[in-house]
Amino acid sequence: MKNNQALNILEGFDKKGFRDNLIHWFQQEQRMLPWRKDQDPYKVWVSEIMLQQTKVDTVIPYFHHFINQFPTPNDLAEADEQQVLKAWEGLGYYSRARNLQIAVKEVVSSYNGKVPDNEKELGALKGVGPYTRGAILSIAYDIPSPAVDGNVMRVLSRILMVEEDIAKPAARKVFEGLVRELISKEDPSSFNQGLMELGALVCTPKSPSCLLCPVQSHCRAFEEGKETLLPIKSSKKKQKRLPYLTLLIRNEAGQVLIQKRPDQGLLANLWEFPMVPLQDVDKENVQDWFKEQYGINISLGQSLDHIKHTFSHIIWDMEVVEAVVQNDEMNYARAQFVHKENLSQYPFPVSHQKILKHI
DNA sequence: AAAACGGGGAA
DNA sequence: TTCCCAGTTTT
Repeated sequence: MKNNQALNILEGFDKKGFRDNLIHWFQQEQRMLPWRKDQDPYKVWVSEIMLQQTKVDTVIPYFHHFINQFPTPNDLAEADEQQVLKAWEGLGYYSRARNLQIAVKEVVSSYNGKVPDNEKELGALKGVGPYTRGAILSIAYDIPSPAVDGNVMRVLSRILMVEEDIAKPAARKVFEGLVRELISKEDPSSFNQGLMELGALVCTPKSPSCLLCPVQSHCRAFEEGKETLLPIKSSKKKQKRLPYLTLLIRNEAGQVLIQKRPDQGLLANLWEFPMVPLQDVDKENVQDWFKEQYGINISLGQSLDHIKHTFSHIIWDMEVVEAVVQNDEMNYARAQFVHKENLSQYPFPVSHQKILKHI
């Protein structure tokens, strides 16, 4: 069964010339990154998960620390989930960390600790989708397999003048078909990484450096001066923000009240300071609402406005208020009082880490 | 097919 | 302050 759409797009395209230029450029110009020091499939895996939706510069320190703390699949499989989340603290998209540990446990129990080297087993692991599967197969095992991320879609949409809307889920399949036809069988690792590296260093979203591009002579968009018009991408709607009152509650012993978030959804299993949804609760009724929910009486104190304006791009608009406990017969299982010296053991989202600094 | 899922950095 | 970025899971 042939891929007719890919063959149609690639008609008249110098595949070998493009491939050779790209691979040669990558081998000359690639950045030396911590996960490029060897081909350890586990390290490739960890790096690819961290790099999802996350910039290289952000990932580097996390990668060092994570591999240092969990050097092998066995170490990660045996770790406490809270410990793994703590190592992921600040990186965002925390289900990546939880799914990675679930998948690594599967690798240890079903595959004797060896990361699978085939599409079927690899793709069945939690958190390993089509992109990560292809990245691991090609980079760790030198197996020709498409690894289509946003960089690849941008680069190929320009080179080949593909006008698919890359915001649509269906677009990825088109680019995978193209990569299957283009990919080097001799060095699929350098081909896939070269495509992504080109997108990161040269063929950037806003103002691509076409004059420095190693495959400029193969680029249909450059030829027509349309490189900045591609890729086509429909805009998504922005998430709405909700107002919350965040409570910094202390008891007589000077301990602070924190709670573990639910094990599903936003920031699952991370910790936070109790928050009152001001959309549902009037500010005058905060004490009553809190008594209802938590079983303890509090009295509100100073409002910490200097913390409030340090947040800018989080899901909720937070206003922080200090409070003290008047009696503590708590009936809220996920919350507990903790000495401030021990707060650093718990994984917090970045927004709440900022509050932590002011305690 | 579309929405949920964080946070950093550019505009 | 808002907008952009872009893999996998869930709905």
